[in-house]
Amino acid sequence: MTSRLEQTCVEKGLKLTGQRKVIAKVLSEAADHPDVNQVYQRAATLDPKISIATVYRTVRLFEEYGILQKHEFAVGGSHGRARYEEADTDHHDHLIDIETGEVYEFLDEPLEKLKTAIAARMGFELVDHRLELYVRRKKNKV
Amino acid sequence: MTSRLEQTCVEKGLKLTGQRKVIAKVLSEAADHPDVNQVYQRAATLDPKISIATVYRTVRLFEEYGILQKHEFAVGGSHGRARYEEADTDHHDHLIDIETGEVYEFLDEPLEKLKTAIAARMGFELVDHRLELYVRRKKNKV
DNA sequence: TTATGTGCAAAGCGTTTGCGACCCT
DNA sequence: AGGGTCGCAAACGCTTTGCACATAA
Repeated sequence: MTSRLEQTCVEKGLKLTGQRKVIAKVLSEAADHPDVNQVYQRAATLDPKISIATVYRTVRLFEEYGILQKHEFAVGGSHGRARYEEADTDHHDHLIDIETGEVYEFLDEPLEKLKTAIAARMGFELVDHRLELYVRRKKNKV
Repeated sequence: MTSRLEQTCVEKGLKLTGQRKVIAKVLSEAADHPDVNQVYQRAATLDPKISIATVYRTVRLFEEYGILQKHEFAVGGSHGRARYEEADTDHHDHLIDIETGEVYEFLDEPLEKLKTAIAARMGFELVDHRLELYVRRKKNKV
């Protein structure tokens, strides 16, 4: 009934409007990393009167509350639409198949340690980081 | 006289207009990672009649020819303007001071190896990648 | 009830493009 | 001479916002 994200909203003390519930549901159920337009279209099947402005406002709100994570993957040299995913407790990086646009998640501990170490070595503390691997499926033979 | 980038343009067989020479010069001399507007303003001091449309067209052209590298750093959760730098022969990653917006370059071999290894492990070949560390200058004491 | 959220349409911002004039080779 | 390039302004795609109405708490 109440989606995982809706639950998070309650915990954070957000007012729960019908639209927000719908958007929370859509994103709770998303296995991919949908952009605003996709969220809008999926939400529209549950509430045909929802407006895209509300979707923009809501994902932004959720992001500010740390409920969602925003990504700006570069698909063809250019960033196109922002994409969203539930802000997971565990950090992970992204691997993007440039031919299909599919996004895979991965976590590599040595890599994480290295990032912090590099920042420290240069006299900084790591606040955030972004690692995206743009890849192509390996061919067996050429 | 002829800037480094202008030289590269000649080698790649690009037609060298006055505007392109100016933009090549500006970017050859840039120690930072200027955005289009900054390139435009610097170019305008050398050629007051240059238009921003030409700057857009030119950086795009240069990028397509592998002469420039485009970056879309996320400064405040959002990507704002694209920034450019000379496409260096040697690859490097970026470290962005979120308080000043300054960009530093670094290269870490173990990190590079790791990126390729991760992609391979997941059955892909690495085509491109992007690693950005968003950092804050370390305080000596709080 | 009342502060907050919504829908609509218009505006904003970075970037691209159609077009006629202009310039490099 | 002639095809590529330029400047201008209009158009574009994504995102935000002003305003009047609706709604959760």
